[in-house]
Amino acid sequence: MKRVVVGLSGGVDSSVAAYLLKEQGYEVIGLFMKNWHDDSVTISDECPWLEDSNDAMLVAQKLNIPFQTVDLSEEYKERIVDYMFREYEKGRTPNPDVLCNREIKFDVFLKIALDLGADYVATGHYCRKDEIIQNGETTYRLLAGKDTSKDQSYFLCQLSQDMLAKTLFPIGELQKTEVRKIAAEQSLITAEKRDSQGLCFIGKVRLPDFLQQQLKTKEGKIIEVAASHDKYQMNGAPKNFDNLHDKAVYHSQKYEYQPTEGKVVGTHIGAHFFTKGQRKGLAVGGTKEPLFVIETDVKENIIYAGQGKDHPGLHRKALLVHSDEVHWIRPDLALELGETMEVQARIRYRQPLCKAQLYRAEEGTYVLFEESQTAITEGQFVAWYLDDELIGSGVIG
RNA sequence: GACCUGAUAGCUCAGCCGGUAGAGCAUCUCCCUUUUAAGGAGAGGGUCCUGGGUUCGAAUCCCAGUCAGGUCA
Repeated sequence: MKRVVVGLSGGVDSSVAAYLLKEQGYEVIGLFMKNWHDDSVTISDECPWLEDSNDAMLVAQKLNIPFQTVDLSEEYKERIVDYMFREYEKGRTPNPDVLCNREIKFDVFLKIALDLGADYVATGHYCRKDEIIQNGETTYRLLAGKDTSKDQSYFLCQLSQDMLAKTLFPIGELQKTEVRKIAAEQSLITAEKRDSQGLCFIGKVRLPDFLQQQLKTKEGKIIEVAASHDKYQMNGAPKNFDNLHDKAVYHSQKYEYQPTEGKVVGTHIGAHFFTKGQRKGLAVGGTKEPLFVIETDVKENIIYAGQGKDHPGLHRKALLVHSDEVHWIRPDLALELGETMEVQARIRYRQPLCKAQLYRAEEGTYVLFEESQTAITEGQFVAWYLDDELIGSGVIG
C-alpha cells in the first residue's frame, strides 16, 4: 500500500483530498503545517491557525487517519517573510505564495513526508498532474485544474520534475461545488467553511501595516505624468524591426521617469509600500479619472502615477525573465538560444491566459504578448502554458 | 491704487431666470480572490468664505469685508 502524507490546512479542499486518497486505497497521514503565528498584523478577528489546526485534526479523526502538526514557522520566516521584505524594500512586488509552494510545501514539507516513509505528498490544490513516457523516461506534466475558475496551477509554477514526481492532486478533476458536496456527504466539519484568502498561512493582512514591521515609513512625492507626455510618443515610431531581438528589447523596455516630467499631486509614506497598477491608497483626489501607480522609484522615494486605466505608462507588450530566473517545469521543452515558442501566458493569478511568444536570448527569455499587458510588475511571476499545461515560469525582471 | 474674476463635500468642479445642493476623483465598508494589483456593489461626508440687506423664502439677487488669481496704471 502506498503511503501519502496530505497537507491538511483546515480547509475543505485538503479535507476532501485526504478523503479521496483514502477511498482510493492509500495509507493516508494528515499533517498540519503551522507556519505563522503573529496575530498582530492579521485582520481576521479569530486566531486563524488555532481554529484551522483544530479543524484539520477533526477531519483526520473523522477519516480515521493519523494526524500530526509540524511547526515550520522558522523556515517560513527565513524563506518567505524575509524574502518579502527584501523584495519590497527593493521596490519589487514579490509573490510569497508561489515561493511558499516551492520552498515550504514542496520542499521542507515534502522532505518531512519522505522521512515519514511517504511515497507521495498531496495537497488540496485545484490542478492536475499526469505523466508521459519519452525515450523510456517519465516526464510529469502540471495541468490546470478542471474547475477553471479555481485553477491554482499558477501558484505551482515553480515546481520541479522531482517535486511533481512525488505529488498528488486529488481534487484537480473536481469542481469546487463537487468538493463541497463530497465534504458535506462525509460530514466533514470543513464542508461549509469559507475559502481561505490572503497570504497563505498568514491570512488576510493589510500589506502596508504588515510591511511596516520592517520597512520604515518615509514621506515622498507622488508625481503625475500626463498621458500625452512626449516620452510616450516615440512608442508609436518603429513598427518594423530588423530582427526579433530588437523587437523584444524594444517592447520590453521600461519607462524611466524623472521628477521634472510631471507635476506633484500628493505625498505618500514610502514608495516601497506601493506596487505598479495600484489605484487604492494613493489618497489623491481631484482628477477626472482615477490615478494608477505607473512606477515606484524607491531610491528617490517617488511614486509616478498616471490618470486612467488606458494611460500609456500602464501598458507594455513584452517582458524579460533573466536567464538565471527562467524555470522550466518541462525541461525537455526548454528553448535553445534564438528559439521561439507560441504559448499562452499570464502575469498574475487568475488572469485569463493571453497569447504570447517566448523568445530565448542571451540575457534571458522574452515573453512577447499579442496584446499589451496592464501593469507588468517586477518580482511577480509570469507563467506560460501550452493549452492547459503549465510548462514554465520566471520572475519578471 | 483702480478694475475684473473666483470663493460650494478631503480634492477638481457643476448648480439656467431665487425655493436650504450634485458629479468625478479620494475615503470607508462589503463582494470577488490562498500574491500584489485590478474589478464589482454600497456608504459616509457640505454653517454653499464672513457680515449685513431685499424676499414668504437665497448657494443663487444687492452692499461691505476677507482671501486667491488676473488685467490696467
